[in-house]
Amino acid sequence: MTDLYTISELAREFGITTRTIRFYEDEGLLQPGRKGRQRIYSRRDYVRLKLILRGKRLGLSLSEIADIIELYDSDQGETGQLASFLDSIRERRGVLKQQRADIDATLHELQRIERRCRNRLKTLS
Amino acid sequence: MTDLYTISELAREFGITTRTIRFYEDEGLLQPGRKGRQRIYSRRDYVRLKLILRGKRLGLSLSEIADIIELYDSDQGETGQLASFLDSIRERRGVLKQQRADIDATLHELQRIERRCRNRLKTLS
DNA sequence: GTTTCCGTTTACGTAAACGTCAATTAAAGC
DNA sequence: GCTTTAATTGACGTTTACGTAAACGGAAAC
Repeated sequence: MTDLYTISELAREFGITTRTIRFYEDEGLLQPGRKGRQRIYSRRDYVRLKLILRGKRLGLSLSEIADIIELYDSDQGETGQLASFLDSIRERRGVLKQQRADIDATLHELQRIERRCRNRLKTLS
Repeated sequence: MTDLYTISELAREFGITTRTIRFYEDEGLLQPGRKGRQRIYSRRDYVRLKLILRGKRLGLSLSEIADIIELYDSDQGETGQLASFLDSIRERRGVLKQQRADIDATLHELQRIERRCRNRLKTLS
């Protein structure tokens, strides 16, 4: 209701275990508040968790994901590091484009294989 | 020259260690021939290795990569399994498309961040 | 008031994907 | 023939990303 989540709510929603969520906190990827000893997750944590899982689907390690999240966060611009900041964005972009090329290549090959398979099905029926 | 490679040639060419190549063999991903005790890699192994590394860039595990290579190889079509074969292709395609969507989302966000950064640079100069 | 859920902390376990020796063997250069 | 140099096998070590179990706390259900 008020954009606050319990750990098991998050776990259910994203299909992961509470252990995993706590582990991400240990690694510094999440910083939930506390009500006594109990963790309370905000909308910000929710969004971060979504970013984490997206990174995982792309095969990134948690520390790489941490780097990316830092990119998202360090929006304040410490004026000194802007150039290297742009560099790391450029680097990320390069990796992503390579990955997209790999995906496209694989998709094409799958299509080729599938065509051959369907042809065989036809000649059999 | 005759499309044959030694293990260190492959390692150099792909920028990996010989240990890694042997490990892939242990996992059944490569099946080099032998000249005495020495491994000899054919063009087929070369292509497989390229597929393996592409899979790694996409964040696949070695066993997933093994599955895909099997897709490529099982071209003979054992007529019985054609349906489940097409199923697994469909599944692969689903994962790949999700991945491409993730990539595109990330690329857009990086672009947004970069724009903000460049604007800041402008206002500073 | 006690069982039953969540949730927490601590700690050890584990699978994957290699790295890193160490001990041998084989081949090639001179 | 002797010495580098490349390759092999075997074994143990390491990192990442969690799983799993134990022991405890608090709150709610009955």
